[in-house]
Amino acid sequence: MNSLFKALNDPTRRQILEMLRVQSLTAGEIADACQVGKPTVSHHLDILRQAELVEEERQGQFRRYHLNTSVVEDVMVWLGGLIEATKPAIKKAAAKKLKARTSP
Amino acid sequence: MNSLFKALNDPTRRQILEMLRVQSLTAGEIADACQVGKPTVSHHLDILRQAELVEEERQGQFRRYHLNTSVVEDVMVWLGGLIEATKPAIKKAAAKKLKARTSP
DNA sequence: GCAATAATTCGATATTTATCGAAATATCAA
DNA sequence: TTGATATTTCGATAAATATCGAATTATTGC
Repeated sequence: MNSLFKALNDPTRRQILEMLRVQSLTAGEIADACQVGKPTVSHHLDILRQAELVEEERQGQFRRYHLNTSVVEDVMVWLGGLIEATKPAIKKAAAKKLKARTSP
Repeated sequence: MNSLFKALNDPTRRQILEMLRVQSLTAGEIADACQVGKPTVSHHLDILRQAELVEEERQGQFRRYHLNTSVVEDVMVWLGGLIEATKPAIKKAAAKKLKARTSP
C-alpha cells in the first residue's frame, strides 16, 4: 500500500497513468508529452513500476510501458473500506433504511 | 486532487483515517493510539483537514475529528476513470462481448 | 483570577524526493 | 564494427516533509 500511494502522490506520475490509460507508450513518448526531462521520466517510471502500476515490455531499443489496472483496484478496495465499514450509528441507519425498502 | 493524494501518502495519516472510520476521536486520543508525539499528530490532522478528509468539531477544550467520506469518493472516481476508460482495443472487445450476450 | 488540561505553533533537524546534465548501457541499421 | 538512437544510471542540488521538544494559545473548574 505504501508504494502505491507514494506512486500516486506525484502529479507528473498521475499524468503518465492517464496517458497510459489511453494507450501504452515508450519512455521517450512520455518524456515528450510531460514537461520534464528524460532522466526524470525514467525515475517516475521506476517508481510506478515498483508500485506495479505500470509494466515494462522491451521492444528492441524501445521499452513500451503499459498500465496495470489490477493494483488500482487494490487502492479502491482500501478506500472503499474507509467508506463502507463506518460508524455503528450510520450502519444502523443504513440497515433501517434497507429494511423499510425490502419489507411489504 | 493533489492535497488528497498527499494526505493519503503517509502511513500514520492512513492509520488515523482507519481509526476515524470506526469513531470520531480527539487529537489526544489519536496521539495515544499512534506511535508519534502530539505535535506530529497535530500536523497530520492539519494536512488531512486541508484535503478535507477530516473535519474538526470544537467541544470545549477538546477538538473532535470526524472522517469525511465524500472526498474519499472523489479519489475513487479518479481511480475508476483509470480503469474504465481504457484502450480502444479493449473497449472494442468489451463491446463485442456485450453484443454477443444481448443479441439472440 | 489561576492552576490544570488540550491542542497548536515555533524552531530545528534529518530524511526523502523531484529534477537536471553528463556519462554509461543497450539495441538497431548500415 | 561503427554510428545513431533509446533509455537508464550517476552525482548533485534544491525543495518538501515527518518528527520532536519547548513555548504558546485556549478553555475549563475552582
